[in-house]
Amino acid sequence: MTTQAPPPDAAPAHSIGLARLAGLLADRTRAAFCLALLDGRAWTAGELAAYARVAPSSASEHLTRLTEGGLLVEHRQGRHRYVQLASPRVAELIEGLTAHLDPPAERPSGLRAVNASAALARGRTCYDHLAGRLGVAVTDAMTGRGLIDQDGGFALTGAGRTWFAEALATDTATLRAGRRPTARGCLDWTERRQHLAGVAGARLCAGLLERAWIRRVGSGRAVRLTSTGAAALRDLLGLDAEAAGLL
Amino acid sequence: MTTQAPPPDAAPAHSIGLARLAGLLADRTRAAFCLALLDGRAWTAGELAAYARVAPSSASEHLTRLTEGGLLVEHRQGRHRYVQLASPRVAELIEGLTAHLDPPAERPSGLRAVNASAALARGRTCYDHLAGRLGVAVTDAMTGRGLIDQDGGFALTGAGRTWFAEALATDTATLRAGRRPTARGCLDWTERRQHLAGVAGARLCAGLLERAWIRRVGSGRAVRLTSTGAAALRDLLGLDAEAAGLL
DNA sequence: GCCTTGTTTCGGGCCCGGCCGAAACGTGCC
DNA sequence: GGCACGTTTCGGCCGGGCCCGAAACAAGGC
Repeated sequence: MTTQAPPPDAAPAHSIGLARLAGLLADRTRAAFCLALLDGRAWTAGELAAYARVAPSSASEHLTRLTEGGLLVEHRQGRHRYVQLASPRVAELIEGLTAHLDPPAERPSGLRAVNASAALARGRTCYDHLAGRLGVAVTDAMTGRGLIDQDGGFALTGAGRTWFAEALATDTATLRAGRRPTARGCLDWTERRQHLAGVAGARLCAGLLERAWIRRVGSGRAVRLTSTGAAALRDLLGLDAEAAGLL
Repeated sequence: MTTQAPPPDAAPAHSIGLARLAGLLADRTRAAFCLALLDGRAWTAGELAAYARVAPSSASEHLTRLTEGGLLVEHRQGRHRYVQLASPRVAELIEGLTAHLDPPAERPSGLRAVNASAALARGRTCYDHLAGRLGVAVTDAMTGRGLIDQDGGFALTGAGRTWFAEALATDTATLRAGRRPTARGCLDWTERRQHLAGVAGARLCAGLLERAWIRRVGSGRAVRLTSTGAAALRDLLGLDAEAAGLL
């Protein structure tokens, strides 16, 4: 007899599920796939293979595992196999894990790499919302204006809801659609600060793209604030884009 | 040339870290250890070995991997090796993963198992805060009284902060200690609903235990509401413990 | 001192799962 | 039809990791 009380069916069925889920991400190549797919777009199998530098055959097998595991959904079109993250929940799952990686240490080498990573640090999308200095600066500005409460947790305030209605012409009723939280903090791995995620974060990002206040740069996930966007953010949030290093 | 822009150092160093972190949980035995340790207490190596039904030697190796990976901390005392989760952050990490497991399906067999799992479903601790029907009911009552905002995210309101000061004699200044969020929603895997976690959740649980409003039952993580506790919750939150099936 | 008990280290066996290349399949283009 | 290209399946190789048992270490208890 031990001092502990081991339940009759000691190892719970739960542990098997947890191990299997973790196992999906417990491989360098699959992890790279998921991180790449965090940009929210659909990639083809070949693109992912090239990105992770593995043979197409290897990539194919990994993708079937990830889709069967429920992390990815696929969509065949012609001779292409497009895959993307199955849902915002999956994106949150992966974000949540990466937030627990100790050091943001990572020093790029080579001029193109430096430029690319500087652009990413300035602003980028994180699945369907904004991240990087841009995402954090907007979140901070909204917090400063009382639109977001970061003091007692992370939530959109009443004022924040009306701001969405007025500034972005959002139907506020749809801000709480389904089970997905209206607002959520997402830890930024370059800034180590929270930025706005959840339904509101997605709306904000979509709204800015729609109005061409931000624009995707290159083919990746980096985004750049446009000059009209900078003016709009100064107007709506009192955000000084230049001082925040967003230009 | 592909249509995608693969960065020169294609597979980011990040993916290695993610894979390694996930790998720590990608084993049935280690997953079982972590789930057991979610009760927040320190277990000895032997207890965990018996719990997961593996040889002590296997358990030992798993524990060194988990501690070296930063998920566990150990504390040697005499000939015992006590381990526990390294921090609330780790508990959140594991909770976050388990929240993504599809079905809560799990049907216990045997009378003792049924009793045990019924007690767990009624009320239990989840690392350092309350979960089960008890945790969800308290959270709902607090939400109904405007102490918690679950509408725009998950946050403790101003009224909630004063409630902590008055009802639990908490120093509200310490409610935002360090980087840990004041309030956080934690998805309950029996109820599939959010309950209060974060610093406030820990304070609440500690406060109730201190006042003997709840009491640990058995040696596990199950807790039971006492009769004075039921009266107190009716007083402070208007919560009808009997109607909520907490007795 | 000896014995018990909790833990660790080591060796060995086994199997899973990663990778690749070659070949087959399907689709779209010409 | 024929060709090119993206993808998948299969076989084979190989390394890593999970398990155990036996033996070696502590740390108490006597």
